[in-house]
Amino acid sequence: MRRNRRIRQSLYLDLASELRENIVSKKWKPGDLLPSETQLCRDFGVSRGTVVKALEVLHQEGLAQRRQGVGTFVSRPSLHRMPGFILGFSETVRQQGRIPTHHLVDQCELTRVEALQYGCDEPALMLNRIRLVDGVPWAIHKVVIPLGVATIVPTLYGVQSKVEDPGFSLYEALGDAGLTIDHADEAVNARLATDEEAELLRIDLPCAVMLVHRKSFDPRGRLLELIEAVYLGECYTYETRLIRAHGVSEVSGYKHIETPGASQNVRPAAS
Amino acid sequence: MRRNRRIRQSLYLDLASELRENIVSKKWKPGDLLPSETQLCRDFGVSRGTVVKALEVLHQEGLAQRRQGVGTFVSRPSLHRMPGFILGFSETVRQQGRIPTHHLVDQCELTRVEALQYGCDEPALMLNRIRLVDGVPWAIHKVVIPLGVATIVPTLYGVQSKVEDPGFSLYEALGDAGLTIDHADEAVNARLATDEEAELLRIDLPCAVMLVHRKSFDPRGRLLELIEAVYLGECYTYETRLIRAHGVSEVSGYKHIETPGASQNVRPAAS
DNA sequence: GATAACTAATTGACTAGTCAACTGGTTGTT
DNA sequence: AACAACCAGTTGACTAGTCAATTAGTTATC
Repeated sequence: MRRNRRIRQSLYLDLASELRENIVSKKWKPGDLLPSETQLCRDFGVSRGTVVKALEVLHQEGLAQRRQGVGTFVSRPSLHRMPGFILGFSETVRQQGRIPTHHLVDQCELTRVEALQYGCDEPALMLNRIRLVDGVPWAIHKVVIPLGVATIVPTLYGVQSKVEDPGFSLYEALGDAGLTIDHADEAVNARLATDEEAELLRIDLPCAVMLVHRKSFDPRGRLLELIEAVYLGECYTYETRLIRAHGVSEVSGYKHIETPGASQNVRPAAS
Repeated sequence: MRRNRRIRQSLYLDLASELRENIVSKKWKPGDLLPSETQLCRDFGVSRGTVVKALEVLHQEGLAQRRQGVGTFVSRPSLHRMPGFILGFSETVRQQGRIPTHHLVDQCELTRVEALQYGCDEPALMLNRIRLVDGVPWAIHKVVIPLGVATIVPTLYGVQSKVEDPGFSLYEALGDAGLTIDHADEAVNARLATDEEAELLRIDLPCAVMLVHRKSFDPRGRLLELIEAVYLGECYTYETRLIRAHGVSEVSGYKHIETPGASQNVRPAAS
């Protein structure tokens, strides 16, 4: 098999990319049957184990369905599924053909104790930014980055800092410094916007906002960044695919119900 | 290896369960190094490929971190992570030691055309329920179930219907009929509660609610159910773990930004 | 003391096979 | 026409091995 696409990658990822291309380019349409595993073995000159790994990648990406005794099918697309998903605000916006900018409201260093309030147990750098799409305020992002991380990202900390540059992208900066995000935990809920938020986002009250908390980790499980974001409720949709893990009913996402009482809107008991 | 736990399962799932138990029971603590693959081969009398599959299951569940050249570690827990996640409202609530009930507001059959409005292209059964936790209204659930699915679930459709029973659980009913959910797509956003919703949920306006849309599919990609849910914003937290898929920055969840204009709260342009 | 080279251990990737379970269609029988 | 048996093809699970890449620690060298 030709391995011209990536300079160096494993065979099964190469094969998965090859197959993925046929799916996203609509050469293979939803419902179509893919070549059988043994056929792919012959076509690409690899063993069956490698083919299976590639097909399992596609299955996990939601692009293919596997059925024992029958074959592997191209999945029907769902929602506004995008080919290749994204982590960051800038990338999300750019992908939709719009221009992400931001305005730095505040920047400071947190002591260990201050950072603990946000759930980070080291001294940290904090950025408070307003995110805009095509010039319109869209969200407020408070980012907390452990100093141990920030100091090894040249464009993030110190004299070379580019955080005030309107085109700055945090995930690009992290990626350029060799820091990759392995996984992230997010929690989302909704509440009314505060006066301060309404002013920053230039909206009229009352208005619903979405609160997104995120913690991102590297492959070793070290905290890379922590975000508290406030989005305009109706302009922002949070989409996820929950995938059943293995046989049992375990999925990659779940929900948590909190006790009421914090809200003045909730009546404490039924009448 | 003893295989007494499950009647019939694959070796690697058995092994994964065995290892998982050691993790969730805190016998192995976060940061601990698991036995090496070759050691597990000896301990359980299976080949290395099987051990690797089991460890990859744990990694995907977020319970273990793998590092080439070093070993496999127990992950540090994150957020309010629960041991074993859930799909349904009833299960979520019960898991937290509270009592889920519901009140059937409406029940009807939708024609194909009506169902299409919800994103289902067959005639369907629709249930409109208020969900309560310990007797307090918590959410409004509109469930749309294709008739082809509903008719093969005895407790869901026809004379044996148990949907009015306050202890009825939809996912239990589906599971009992042999219908398992393979994956689900969810979209979440926030808005202000309407007057009608405020009345049903017994809250004062203005109040923010979370809107959750879900489509659940079986392993063949057929639609099993479709939900439009309205939750009290501050009482409900939606949590997800985004996992980097394979080398590249692809994750199991993503976000979608919509064009504004629908909301009267958003000013169309910057001044 | 610092550095470089080496070593043992570990996971990552891959091969080439076996057998089992499942599916859809065909064939034969009643 | 209906039903059962069979069959070929597919994916699922598993084995037993190889070699590569990475890591942490040790040892030798300067």
